[in-house]
Amino acid sequence: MQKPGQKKQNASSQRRAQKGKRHPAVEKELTPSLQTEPAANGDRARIVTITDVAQRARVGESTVSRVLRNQGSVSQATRDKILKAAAELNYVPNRIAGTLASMTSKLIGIVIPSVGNTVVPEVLAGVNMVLEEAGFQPVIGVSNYDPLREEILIESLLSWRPAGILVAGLEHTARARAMLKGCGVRVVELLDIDGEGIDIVVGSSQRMAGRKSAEHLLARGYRRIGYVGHDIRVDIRAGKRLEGFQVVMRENGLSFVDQEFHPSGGSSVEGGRMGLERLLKRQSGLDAIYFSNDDLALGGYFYCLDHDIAIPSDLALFGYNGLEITRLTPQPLSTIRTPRITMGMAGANLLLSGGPSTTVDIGFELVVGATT
Amino acid sequence: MQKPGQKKQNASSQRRAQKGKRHPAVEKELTPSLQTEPAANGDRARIVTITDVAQRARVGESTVSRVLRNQGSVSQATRDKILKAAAELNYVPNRIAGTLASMTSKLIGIVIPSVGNTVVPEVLAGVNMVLEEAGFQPVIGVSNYDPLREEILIESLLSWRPAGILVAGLEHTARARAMLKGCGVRVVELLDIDGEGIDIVVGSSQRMAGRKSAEHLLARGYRRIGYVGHDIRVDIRAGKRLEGFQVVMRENGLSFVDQEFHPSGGSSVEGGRMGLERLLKRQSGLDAIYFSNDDLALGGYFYCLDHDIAIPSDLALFGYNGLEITRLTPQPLSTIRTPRITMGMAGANLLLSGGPSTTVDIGFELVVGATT
DNA sequence: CTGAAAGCGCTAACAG
DNA sequence: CTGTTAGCGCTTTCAG
Repeated sequence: MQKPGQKKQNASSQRRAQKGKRHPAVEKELTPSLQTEPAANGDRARIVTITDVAQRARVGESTVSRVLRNQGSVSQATRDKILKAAAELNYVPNRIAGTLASMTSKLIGIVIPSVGNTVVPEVLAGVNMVLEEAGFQPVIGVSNYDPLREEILIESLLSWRPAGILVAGLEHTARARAMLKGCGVRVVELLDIDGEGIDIVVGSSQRMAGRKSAEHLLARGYRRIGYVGHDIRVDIRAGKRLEGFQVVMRENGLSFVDQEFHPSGGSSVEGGRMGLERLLKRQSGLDAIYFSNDDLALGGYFYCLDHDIAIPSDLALFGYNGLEITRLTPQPLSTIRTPRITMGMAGANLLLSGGPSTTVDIGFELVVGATT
Repeated sequence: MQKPGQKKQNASSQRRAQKGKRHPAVEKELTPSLQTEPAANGDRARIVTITDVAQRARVGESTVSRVLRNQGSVSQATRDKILKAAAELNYVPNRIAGTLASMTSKLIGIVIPSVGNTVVPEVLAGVNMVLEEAGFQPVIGVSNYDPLREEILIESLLSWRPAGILVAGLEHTARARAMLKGCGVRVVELLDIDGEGIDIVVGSSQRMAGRKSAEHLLARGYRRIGYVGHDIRVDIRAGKRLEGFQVVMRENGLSFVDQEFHPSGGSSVEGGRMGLERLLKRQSGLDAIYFSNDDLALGGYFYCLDHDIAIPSDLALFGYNGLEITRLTPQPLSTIRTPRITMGMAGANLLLSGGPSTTVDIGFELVVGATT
């Protein structure tokens, strides 16, 4: 005796009667005896589906879908009716279902090496601006500079069938590269351009940064130069910068007086501070230090302030990144500034643009501070 | 004449013949005439599904599913066969489909206010450790401290049907609160505990932090205290700290000599530097400054270094957060350190634990540096 | 231990 | 402009 489409009937039971009988246990809804699952918070509210909205508005599901996605033409009256019903029911679309049905995802996978200093967050901020604008949502994994971890993350992210994926750097395991190549979605490699990319590459030349740093120091007359860095086997890009720096040194018949590699882990600022201390205890007569990045350089700078080492007359300092803070210290640090926000935005834009594979050299700027 | 299940047949066409005929256009695969969609990178490789694996291994789909999820009992022989087939086919499971079918997600929504200084990344690192361990993936949105933006993000994240959601702070729009309450998943509010939570709250008391800061400065004999902060209407937690600080001042018959609110936007370090400069130009005789956080305090510290203001004899400085860098400056900053990694981990753990709603005061530690 | 079949909630033809 | 219908790829009964 159930007239179909009658008015105030319980949407839930109606729907169940009409469709699935797969979870017969759900019938126990009103006699909660053996509810194993902890009821979490609040009531065990059944989730509102597009079918519920369609029934409430007395229209077809596809019409609801059209209205909700603002696509296809629907009469204003119908539209209003549907919107009203959706609002009353407090409907939240299920994008999982939508993605599966349309086979087009609004998810973007992102693998970052760490959340250490501010450079990664800044790049992410740039990426996110663009993604958000276009209605995409980032799914993030942190590799901790571990290629195997990165590989696993890539696989994991790919299983969400993202519309694209962003990774850091150009060095990946063979399997990771293969997966990125074969996954059928756009991939962007950020930060570095020294090497062979997979699809889209946006970054700046690490080797060139190293070169320019060396040229700057040499041009200023520094000759007895030391290096303070962290583990370059872990941070490959720092290694490339070091390489570029050394090439120029060699071209000028020079080499580092001494080098200090701080084991990774712990604060980089502290690493720079301790690294410089150790270096200075070992070597005298150094006139400049090249740091693997600004964090380390900042640590070195603080050490100098602390020990009345005059900068740059006693010792010159040079970093990498151009972190905001390095231009606010009493003496702004000499460093190389990379446009991180811009880089993130460019990467995301290219990812979404659908253009051909490219490599974009986003460049850098050598900032002459007061420490050289 | 097609024997079903023959050996080296093209999996793609076989499958298509057997199932869907919804996208007839796909038949044009071999005659790419009007392919509108840009072919992106590489070949238009058809995506391998569980059906392909099942056919290759000559077993049912459900058995493949069991093996891949390591659930239910399957004979070793069958298991091997399936694993081999999956590897050969380079199968990557489609978690979108899996999530829809099982109605249980491995996604966790996270709304962060910004990626500004390092505190958010550190909390995220803690959260991520726990999530990763348990096979969950974070989906992230950035609200830029805008409640409306947060509301939209929450809705958007909820549409991915996450297993849980983490947000910053306790202040949300009414609709955001309603959505979080009614969405049926666990929600964690991080950072602050001063207020009414929705489900799980993990953080430390901002007001108490302000109180303790004031008590510390007063105990050290400072009386002519100024405040340098950013926009407290935007950063509600900073506002609560200020409030707590002022209560203690009032209890002691005091009040700020002067306050300087730096408009948000731009670097906080710079804000602190400029804010202090302006304050000192306006007021003389100040003996201590309370900063809204360490970034600002660091800027103030640099200003003092730059202008030969002796710390703490001429002026004392106090911050908030206990950023790593503040203990590495020549004079470590006096501040309040919050256990951010721990907080993130605790939040994520509670989210996944399935326990009852709670509020966890993660506490803080007043660090007496050399600036007070 | 294994397979067949029925959906998860939504989108996309295709008719009306 | 609108409704019907057939899946998207996977998981989950429910029988063997």
